[in-house]
Amino acid sequence: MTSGTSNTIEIDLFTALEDKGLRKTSARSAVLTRIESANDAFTAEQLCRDLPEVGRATVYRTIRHLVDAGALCKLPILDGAPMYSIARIEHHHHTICSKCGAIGEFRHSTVERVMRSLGKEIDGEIVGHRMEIFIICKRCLSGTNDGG
Amino acid sequence: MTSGTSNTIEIDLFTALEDKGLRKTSARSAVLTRIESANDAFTAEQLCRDLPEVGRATVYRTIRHLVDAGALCKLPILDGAPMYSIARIEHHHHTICSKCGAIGEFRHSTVERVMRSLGKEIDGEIVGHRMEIFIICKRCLSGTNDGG
DNA sequence: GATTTATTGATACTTGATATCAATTATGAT
DNA sequence: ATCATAATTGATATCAAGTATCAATAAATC
Repeated sequence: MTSGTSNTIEIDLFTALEDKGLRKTSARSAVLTRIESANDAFTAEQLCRDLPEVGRATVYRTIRHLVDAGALCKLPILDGAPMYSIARIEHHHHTICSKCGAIGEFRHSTVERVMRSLGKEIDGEIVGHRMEIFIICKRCLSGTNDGG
Repeated sequence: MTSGTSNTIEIDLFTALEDKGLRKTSARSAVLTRIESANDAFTAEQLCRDLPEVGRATVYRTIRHLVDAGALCKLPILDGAPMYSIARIEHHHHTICSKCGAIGEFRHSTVERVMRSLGKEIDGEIVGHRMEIFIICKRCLSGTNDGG
């Protein structure tokens, strides 16, 4: 089952669970492998659909563990279920296409600098931030994005 | 019923519905008046609780109309129901207390400047953005925030 | 291999939100 | 003001996302 080849991200995910003292089970392996293979952000329900052999509760639990461990980031979606993406080491932000909902990533050092200067203005202790850029993506702009 | 005094925001909300060709009913008036009196962001369920005389469906429908009309902005909350705040003319962002969930507002011109410079990096047309700062608010830091 | 303990997953439930539709109410015409 | 018409309401049912329960099962340790 895990006789696979790629071992860069998978180890991260497994390690994340190990570090929490969680057992390595086949159900969890299935979920992690599925997540690993994801190129884009995904919803919990998508995983459930793709992994009918794994119980819904387990899918949700595993996702929660990973978010908890910081291995996944949970992206709130305005109308609909949250999406998840693998947390890279570098802090980053997301672009969301207002037409098709496609999620992309970007990094921008100025954003981080702004955060630091905001500390003075804001009442309370800053523990994190999130920035989302709403766009119309290239595919939607060009009209190539029909049904997929 | 609308023999009130304040007419700055209320009119905006009513106008928003009028402009959509919607009738002025007492149920809607109750919802708008309640929203108008809100100093902070609120959830749909909060309105329902505060307005037991108005049906849940109507509360939700009215909120949807207002968001639709651009009079309210809908704020996705990571774990929980979205919150709504009256859309001011000025663009602003939100602080969210990670402990108690309290939502505040802030404005920062640098954020807007960053947005402009991001335009070059991002594939697609930017149509909007949202920034959220996660904080531990003063009340939670000081321990004053017990149960309220 | 037996024991202990975490994990699983079918099911029931919770919550936020929407669809249905008969009863009601606002608006426009008379 | 009254009537007719069409929008609105709200009790209820339903839906969707997600969580709690708990007996059965599978990992890890000995």
